[in-house]
Parts: sequence; C-alpha cells; structure tokens
Amino acid sequence: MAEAKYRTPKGTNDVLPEDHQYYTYIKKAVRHRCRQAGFKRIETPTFEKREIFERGIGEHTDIVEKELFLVSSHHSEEGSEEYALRPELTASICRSYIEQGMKQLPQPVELYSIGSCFRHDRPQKGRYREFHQFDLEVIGLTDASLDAQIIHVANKIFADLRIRDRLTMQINNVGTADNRKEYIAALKDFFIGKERNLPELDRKRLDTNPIRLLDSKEEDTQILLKNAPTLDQFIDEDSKAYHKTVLEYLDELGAEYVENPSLVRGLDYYNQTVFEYWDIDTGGKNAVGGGGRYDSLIELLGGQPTPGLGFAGGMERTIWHMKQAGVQAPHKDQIDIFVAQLGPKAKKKCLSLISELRDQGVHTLGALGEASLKSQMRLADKFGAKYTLLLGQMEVKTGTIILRDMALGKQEEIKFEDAVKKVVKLLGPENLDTYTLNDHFEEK
RNA sequence: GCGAGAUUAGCUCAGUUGGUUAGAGCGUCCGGUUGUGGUCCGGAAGGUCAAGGGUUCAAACCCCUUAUCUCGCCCCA
Repeated sequence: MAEAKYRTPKGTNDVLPEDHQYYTYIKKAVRHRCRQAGFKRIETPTFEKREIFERGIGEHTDIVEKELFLVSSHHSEEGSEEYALRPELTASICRSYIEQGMKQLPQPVELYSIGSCFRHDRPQKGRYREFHQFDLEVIGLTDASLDAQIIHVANKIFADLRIRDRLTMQINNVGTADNRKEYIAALKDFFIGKERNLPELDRKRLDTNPIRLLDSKEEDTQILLKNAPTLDQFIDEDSKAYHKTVLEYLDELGAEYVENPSLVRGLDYYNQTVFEYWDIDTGGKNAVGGGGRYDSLIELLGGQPTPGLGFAGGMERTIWHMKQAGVQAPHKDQIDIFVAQLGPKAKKKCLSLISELRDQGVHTLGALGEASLKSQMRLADKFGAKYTLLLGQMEVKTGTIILRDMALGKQEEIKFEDAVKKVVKLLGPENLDTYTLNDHFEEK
C-alpha cells in the first residue's frame, strides 16, 4: 500500500485473474444463449455525444442529471464536454441502428453487446463507476411474443449461471407515454394540499419524478398512497391486453415471474412492458438486470418511429450472486507441465522443448532462472503442474529426460526425443489446448 | 449529492489509560550437504501505522482537513 503511489480511480477496480474467470464465463453464457436465439453481436463506442444519453434516457433522470461522466476534450477550446461515457448500452445501439440504416435489414433486428458502462455515482457494493453490462436489444417490431422471448433468454442466462433461483423476475406494464402523463397529472392533483404530510424527500420527488413516489420507502407516503390514484387506472385497454398476452406467453414458456404493479423504471424511455431481476431476499436494491420496451426511443434520437425492446444485466452483480451461491467459474488456466532445468546446456535445450510442448497445446511453464532444483520443484508444485520434466547435465549427456508425475510422486527416465509425444499421450488429446479454425474465429 | 463507520506488512488482523528499536498468522523468497515439490524445521525480506497539518516532553492511539473503502439514503447494473 505504501509502495503504491497510484490507485485505481474511485469506484473502479482491477479485474484480477481470479475474478476474470467469472467475466469470461458470463460472457460465454451470454454469447451462447444469444447465438441460439439469433442475436448478433455489436460493439459501439464507449462514449457518445452527450445529447444521445440526455435525450434518450431523459434529462431529469438521475443517470443524466448527476451520474453522467462528461468527457472534456480540452484540446479544443470550445465545445468541451460535448461527449459522455456511456451509462448504459441501449441508447448507443439505437443510435447505431439509425446511423447504419438497419431498418433495411429484416426486422426485428436482434443485437447483443457486452461492455463497460460508467456512472459518476457514490460507490458501494455492487455499484461502481465503471461496471460491465451484457445487453440484448430487439428493434423494429412490436409483438408480445418478443417481450416474452427476451425475458426467456435472460432467464436462461441466469439459469446457466446457476443464480436464477436467487432472483425474482418482477414485471409490470407502464402503459403508453400518454397514459403516464395523465397519471402523473392526476397524482400531482391528488397530492395538492397534502404536501405537508409528505417527507421532504418525497415532496421533492413530487416535482421531479412523481411516479417514483410509488415505491417510496417512507411510511407516511405509503399511507397517503393508499387512497391515491394508481397507474393501473390510467393504462389503456390495448396496453392491458398486451400485458396479458405477454404473461400468457411467459406461462407457455414456463417462465416464472412476479407481477408488480408498482414497478417503474428510472429511465424515461420505457413504455409498456418493464421488468427487473431482484434479489429474492433484499428485493429492489441492486437489481441484477432489467429491461423493457422503448417504442419511442428511436424516434427521440431522430430516427423513423421504430419500436424496441431491451434487457441489460450487470456483470458485477451477477458475479456477486454467483459467489454467494458458491458457483465456481470453470477455467482453463491449469498448468500441465513444468520444465525444470540444471546447467546451461540443459537450459538451452529446454527452450525448444517448452516451445514444442506449447505448440502441441500443452500448458507449459519453465523455470529458466538459476534457482536450485529444490526451488524449481517448489514452483512446479505451487503452479499445480500435473507433470514435471527434469533435464539436468546427466540427461543431456545420455539424451534422456526425467518425467515426474507430481500427484503420484513417481518418475521415470525417458528418451528426450520421446518427451513431447509421451506427454501428449499422458494428458490425452482431449485435454490439449489447440486451436481449430472455429475457435480461432470465436469472439473473445 | 446527503448521513454514519472504517483505513496498521501482499492478505486477514492484534496493538493495554498516548511512553524507547511496530506484532502475529497466512503468503513470498532462501536454506535444512552432491540433482527433486507437497508435510516438517530454520532464516530473511517486507510498514514514513492512508496522506497532510495540529496538540504534547512524547502520537498508530487525541483534534482538524483530504483521499479511499464499507454501510445506509437517493438511484440503478
């Protein structure tokens, strides 16, 4: 600590090898389920014109009002801070849909993306200034079956990661923008003359984001709300029918959900279906994922009116749940062979031996320093090598090498030329880490 | 952005009512007679006690400021 002059910026973390395995595993699960469902991967810039977020997400949302990471391009004297680091992925993908003319593609366009997002918030557990999301978008078509399907894919991903049973999927329909406008007006009317009974925080909310009062934790507010108009009363028949159909489709798919009439989301662009994945114990705090329909977003960003639907999951929060559930992320970082060496001639021969082993797909590590054999063996043990190949001056002379089984503690002397073949056979070809053309093209 | 609590070795933590050279376990490195790991034994390295200022003869310990982390609030991934 004292040595460390620099640290990670506030709210950011180094992802060390151990944790990185979780990220890789989650990405794998996401890719797998997305490909099955016909989604294609997209990557957009990490920053965009700030208006894209301001208009898309909503100027009076917390995300925009106080959490946007503005990028100041101080090299140009004017127009600095015209960009912002993305606080989520949806707005960027919609921008891309418009810019790249994806309306020419068969609709709906189904895309997924994995990447880091940024929010200038006070850090806490599961809340960081740089965090990672996996994100699915279905753009260009409205149909209740699409809503059900994207939820189903999200369910599958969480199930694959073995945390689905730690979560509940809360679902609601928030109607159309007009529905909500009317409702907000009615809600404000209702509270006229009652402001004095509201806690200060909620009095503010009445101005800025009245719909948020619904899930206020203040007891006084909740008592007042008992007689207040509910969103439900303002949702039009079409939306209600749509919601009913979504639920029917979810039932058909065997997807579990919890109907939550007070679920609203913090981003302005949502309409109709909204859903969130909550911790089964702690509820709405630190949602692991969420999404919904955004039929006006593309138009807001300057495109033709085009419906859309999305889901985003938080990687760090997913990892937290995996750890809580005791889920291990499998990895392929194990060391198969450790090569120990004594003497300059042996060392030289080891270089090509190591290289050859690696080319054959054997995870090989060598101690090429001048350490004692004891130290080298200790290293082999610490790295968990299955076998150690030992080449000393005597073996160089006789053209042999010692092969030691670390678990059994037994060793034998074999011909140097046979070493690679022998090791490959012992490990079994199915355990070798070789490239095939398919793997080569696989995204990382 | 608001409120509260923390910060001592790479990690997890001791450190008495302020009193000489700051402690443990784990980890790391090196050894325990010729070239062999895990266990065991021995040794070493590693700290301006988060940073800066103040009080005091004397500060890891008391006070102030800042930074970071954690927990609430707000909000969300």
